[in-house]
Amino acid sequence: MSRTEPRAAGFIPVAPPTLADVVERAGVSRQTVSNAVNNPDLLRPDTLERVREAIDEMGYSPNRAARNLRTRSSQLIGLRVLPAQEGTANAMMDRFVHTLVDTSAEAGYHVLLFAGDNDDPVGGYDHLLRATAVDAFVVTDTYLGNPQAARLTEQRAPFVAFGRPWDQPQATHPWVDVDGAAGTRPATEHLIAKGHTRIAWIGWRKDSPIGEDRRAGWLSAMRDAGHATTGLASRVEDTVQSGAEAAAVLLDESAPTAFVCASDTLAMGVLHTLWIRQLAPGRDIAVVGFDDSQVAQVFPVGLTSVRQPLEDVAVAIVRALETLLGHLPPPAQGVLLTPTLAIRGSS
Amino acid sequence: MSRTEPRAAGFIPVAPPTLADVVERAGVSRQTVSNAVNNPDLLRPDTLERVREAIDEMGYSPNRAARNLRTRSSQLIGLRVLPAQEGTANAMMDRFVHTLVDTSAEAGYHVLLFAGDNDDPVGGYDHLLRATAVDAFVVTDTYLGNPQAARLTEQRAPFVAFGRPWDQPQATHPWVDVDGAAGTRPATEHLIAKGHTRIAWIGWRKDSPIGEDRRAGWLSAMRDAGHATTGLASRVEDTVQSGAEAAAVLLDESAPTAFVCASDTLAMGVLHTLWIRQLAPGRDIAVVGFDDSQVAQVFPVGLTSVRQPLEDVAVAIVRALETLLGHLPPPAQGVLLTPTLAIRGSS
DNA sequence: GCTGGCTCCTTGATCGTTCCAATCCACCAG
DNA sequence: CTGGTGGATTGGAACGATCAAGGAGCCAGC
Repeated sequence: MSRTEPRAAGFIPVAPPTLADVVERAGVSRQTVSNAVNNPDLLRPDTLERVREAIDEMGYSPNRAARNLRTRSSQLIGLRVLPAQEGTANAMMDRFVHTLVDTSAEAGYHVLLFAGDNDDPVGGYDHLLRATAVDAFVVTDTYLGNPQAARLTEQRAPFVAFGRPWDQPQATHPWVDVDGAAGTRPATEHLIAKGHTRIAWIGWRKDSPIGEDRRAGWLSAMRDAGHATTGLASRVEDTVQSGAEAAAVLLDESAPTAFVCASDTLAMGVLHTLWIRQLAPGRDIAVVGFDDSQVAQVFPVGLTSVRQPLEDVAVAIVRALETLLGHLPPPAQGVLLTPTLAIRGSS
Repeated sequence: MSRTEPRAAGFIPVAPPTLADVVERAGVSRQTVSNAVNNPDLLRPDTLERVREAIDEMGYSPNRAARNLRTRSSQLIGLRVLPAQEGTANAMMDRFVHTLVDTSAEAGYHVLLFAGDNDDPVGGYDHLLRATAVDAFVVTDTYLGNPQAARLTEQRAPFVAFGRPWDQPQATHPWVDVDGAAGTRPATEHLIAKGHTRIAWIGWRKDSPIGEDRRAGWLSAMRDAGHATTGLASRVEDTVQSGAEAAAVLLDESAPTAFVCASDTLAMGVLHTLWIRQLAPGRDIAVVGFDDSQVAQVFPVGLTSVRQPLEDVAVAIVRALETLLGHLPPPAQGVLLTPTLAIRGSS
């Protein structure tokens, strides 16, 4: 009832010109106007010119709903957003989303955000899919145990994951990921080159494959350099508090001169402990974080951090989506990108 | 050509059930199924039950494109995203977007992101509008001088602005904003209560109405307390570097014991200068930022910061959109919300 | 018994576009 | 002059839903 009464709301919607309007103005048929927009090659140059003029003069854009209905595609990519985390430094989704939007736009897609919560990982996907409201999904939260990937595969829904299917080696869906070990290894080597030998690791719980991946880079760099690692590794929750406590314990028991952390959040914890103990980051103790968050960038002396190539990730994801949706030849199954190291005052 | 060849891509899309399928199964007419979804009150309870069963069994969701075409509405809200800013602490859009997505979902809308750049402030809006790809816009970057608002009003496009129309007092569009002065005033009073009398202000250039608004809160609190302000205010660019330089100058020339800043980015600059001068934030010098960014939250001792009620802003915006789109009675023209103060170690 | 009004459900028309197959036209070889 | 050819253009049909009317069926009332 009330849904159909926009006039009551005080603003009068202006109906945009339709294809029929252009038809009348240009003096050609529907299909010709349609072709002028979608297959210009089919028209004779002078006809094309005439139609295009009419289109420009009237400011015509094809009605999305009508086009979507006919072509059975929405030119939309679904992205589920999780509740914002407070008290952490993980604002990297921001950077990712920006590039994703830009790149998708170039490929003719828009990004549709939908709500999701941790309790119901597959919620939202089904509905959008059955309503053909989106053409494909970008799945970003695969680290949670990843029921979405299996579910979406089962439903034959096109999607690309940001993150490897760690616990499902048989998975066949396309994915893009960042090589964590290839980030922490140069970070550790960077510290070794600065003369450090006792370099500690603060990472995540053992059941986090991403955490173990990042840890592996530290471990291999240390081993290759012939430095001991016993008593220098700690695995905790991803909070500032945990990082601070882990750093305190490590400093007391193993006297490291440098820390490599699985996240900027943990690194901030280390910096907190250094602050309390009157130790200067960069001079007394070196610290390296992971994610190159805004926190790392604006921290007084600057926090050296492993920077994920999120822009490249977004581009790779859109490429994969395009192949998946049939615009381009064969899809690559997995893409693994290498992070870089942003060196700042803390190391 | 290639657009219509999804089979070539290796995945076979499964066509979701349509209304016609449900019709067949439930043994009722199209309109009855439609009513079961949109106007359940019109059906007799037993009929409704039967139709609903069929819908559930088949997993039917109305095709979005078809519905959009017929109802001339997309149930989408457009939000333009700007290129991510590096080196600042302003990741507050994250929090805002999350709540916006959640609240919109409750109102039956999804959020569509589209790309935009600073050079072409109205780009993207026109196209989406004419294609009826979105029902309304949320305009967030009104501080840039705000040509969008005027343009959208002119085009009779429904939209709600996050931010007052500072430079267009005659504007009639609905908006939601946060009272900057009502944030910096208690922040300053908080410092005064702690015994500070020489409290400096570091804000933005004079041509930024938002900056002047926030400055006004500091100024009024200082005046009401009878404290001098001459030589205690500085106006600079919104970068860490500028904040650091301004703090250095102020410390040398006016010896303030506390700083109130127009942003967390500037506050981080102050902290940088304190670091260099071996001054302890919170003990030697108090610092208050603005935005309650993740940076403020994870900074070692914690940065006291004015927190914008972004969740409330998002909710208010969705409310305004609903009234605008005719679901509810008369729209409120402007809504002004009051920020809170997140007190941490730096003050 | 017929009418009027109510509830509940059904049928034709429509939204604006693209797909499909047919038609038109100019040109050329036989 | 006829028939074939291929490029350019056209009209009918369809995508899947909602809108706007148009029937059944039932009960009360004169």
